[in-house]
Amino acid sequence: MKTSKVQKAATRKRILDIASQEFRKNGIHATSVAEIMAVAGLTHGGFYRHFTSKEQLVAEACKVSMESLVDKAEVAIEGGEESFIKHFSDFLSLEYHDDIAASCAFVMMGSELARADSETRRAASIGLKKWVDIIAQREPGNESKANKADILFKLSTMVGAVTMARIVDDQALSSQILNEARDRLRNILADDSAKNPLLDNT
Amino acid sequence: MKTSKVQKAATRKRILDIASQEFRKNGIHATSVAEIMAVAGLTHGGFYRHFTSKEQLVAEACKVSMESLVDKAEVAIEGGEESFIKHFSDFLSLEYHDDIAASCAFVMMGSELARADSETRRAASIGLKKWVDIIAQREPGNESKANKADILFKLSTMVGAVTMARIVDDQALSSQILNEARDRLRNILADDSAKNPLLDNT
DNA sequence: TGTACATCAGTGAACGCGCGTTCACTGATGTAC
DNA sequence: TGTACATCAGTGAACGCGCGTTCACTGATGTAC
Repeated sequence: MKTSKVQKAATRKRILDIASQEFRKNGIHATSVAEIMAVAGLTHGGFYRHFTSKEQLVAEACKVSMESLVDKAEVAIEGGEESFIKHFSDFLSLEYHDDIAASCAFVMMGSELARADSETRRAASIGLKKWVDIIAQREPGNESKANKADILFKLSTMVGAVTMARIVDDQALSSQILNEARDRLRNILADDSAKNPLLDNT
Repeated sequence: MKTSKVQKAATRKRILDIASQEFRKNGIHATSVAEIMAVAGLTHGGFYRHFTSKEQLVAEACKVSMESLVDKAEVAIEGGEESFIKHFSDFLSLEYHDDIAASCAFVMMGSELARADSETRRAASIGLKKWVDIIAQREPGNESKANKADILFKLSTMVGAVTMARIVDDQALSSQILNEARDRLRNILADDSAKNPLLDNT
């Protein structure tokens, strides 16, 4: 039962998209090839017509996750000031957690990515750089080193806060972690806001 | 070949200490019971004389990791101002990475802890609260909510920065992430320093 | 204090299971004439 | 355009392997007399 080339490409993309979601949802180690194929409506044997190993799938799925993360930021930025602030504010909320923070590979697979093979970590590095660049491009012309460094700091804080909030088994503490991060990225760094309005209140 | 009660307690502690290290080093899923027992110089069969399941070991090892994290902070604080600053500065360095950041369960097992069972997450929550409290107690009398919230924010940033720095496959970017976090926790928040000198330069 | 017996920490083989991967097979698709 | 053959996407059984866990066994320890 051979399928057409178009079909094959579509199947490959489907496997990749599902893998990207499942790895983030349940973790890399805890997600099996068979599980991904089953969600894709296929049997596990066909997997190796598309990928040489699970390792390769992890690396490519990491790329997909990064692209989706950057795309969401880009869409939020294109939506204007309010949309941008809402996006990053939602990232740091329990309410929209599953929609936005769950799309972040750094949060959802953080400690597993640090131990992943070089291709996967390379994809993560490139993704992070793009994430920073997209946000820096928000103010055309201000792609200075200082501005990018500022964004890098803020993303570190966001990833850390959501990571900790997700670990903690105490909703009050979770909320406090997220609220502190959100408020401080808005207010304490307010003196930067003229040149760098990320997460700023204006 | 039964051993004495004292010996049994010592063996249990040894398994627990090794598990705490191995889980942080290689991840929870990637570390097997047999591996831990082998490092402890034992065969895997005896494991169940001490623990009812791997899950229970994970929870107890998480407690141990948290205690060691808090203890290290406490020792650093007892060493005075300079020692305290050095401790948290080293946490955010590549150089002393294996010594200090590797001891942090939030960094080393972050995404796995978020999916762990309730006992494990409970241990992590209690650990985080203790971590905050110990640092707050640095200035006797200033255990205000605001001060604790401030510390919570800084710890989130530190955990996020080290998590990201470890993922990234580009040493320049890793250094930049850590340096930004270190400098900003020192300088940008300097106006807080009178009431909260964590990571401050004075 | 000395003897007899029960306990149980640790061993190492074995259990069922799910993993990543391979493979013979199928039949629709693509290609050559 | 029609026919004959090669290709290969997807199937599902099977592979070896390591996992968490169980178990019969051992012999030193703890306990009862």
